[in-house]
Amino acid sequence: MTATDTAADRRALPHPAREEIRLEPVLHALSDPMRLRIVTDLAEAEGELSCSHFDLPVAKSTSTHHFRVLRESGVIRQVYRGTAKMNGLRRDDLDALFPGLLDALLDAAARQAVRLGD
Amino acid sequence: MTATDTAADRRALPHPAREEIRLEPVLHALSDPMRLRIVTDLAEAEGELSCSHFDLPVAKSTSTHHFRVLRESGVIRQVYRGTAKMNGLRRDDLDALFPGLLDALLDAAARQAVRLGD
DNA sequence: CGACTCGTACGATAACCATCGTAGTACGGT
DNA sequence: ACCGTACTACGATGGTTATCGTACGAGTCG
Repeated sequence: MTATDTAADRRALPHPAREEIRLEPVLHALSDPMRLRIVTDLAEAEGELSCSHFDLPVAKSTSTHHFRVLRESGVIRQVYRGTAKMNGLRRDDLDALFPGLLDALLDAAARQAVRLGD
Repeated sequence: MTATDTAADRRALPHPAREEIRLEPVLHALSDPMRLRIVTDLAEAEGELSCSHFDLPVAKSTSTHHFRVLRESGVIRQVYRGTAKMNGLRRDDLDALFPGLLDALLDAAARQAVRLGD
């Protein structure tokens, strides 16, 4: 370890590189209501949110699972900051790979929420 | 049955109405490589294609299963025409519900195919 | 009618997945 | 050193799914 290493670096989480992101896993990740909600919240926040910010109606261990699916598919980026784990949308990578897709998906999710009266 | 009934009418298949189509099942349907391929082929054809037109590397019964998932999620419309079953993208319905989504998805699939050298 | 093509239905199977509870680790503050 | 918070790892479980093979039904053409 070098002098620039931080505690957070040593706990780094595996992410797919931009060019490793594939469409099918991304769609699969977003096809779960819980995960789609995480992503829409994240898009609305326009920044990083801690896992505990989300009040999901599932057990904590299930929540961990959903965040991992999103990370491993390349939809979000996760970093440790102290005890918190921060989550951010990989907007730049997704927009570069699939232009317009993320916006269309977020718009679709928002329209559906309106349609269903939420 | 009335005088306007045809043989095809009597073998009608259940489809979700436009307003019953939900985003999550659509994304789930498209998250399978086999089904995504069916949809991109269908979009390229700009019309209806019979099931047998697709030369999928799976058993016939598996193929039937994938077409049903696409139909029940609202992505495609299926009608019988004689012995053949024709498949068409529900472009109008999807565009009305989720503007830009289908195009973004098809573009994403095409870009990924190029990226992977297919 | 008989043969053929196209697609379905059904049962089986193996893999996957969402969920949980429990036990544990890492960090920050007292 | 100790406690509390935040999150994870693991094992279990029940539900869903992708796949197959075989047997069948519906339509077309000879």
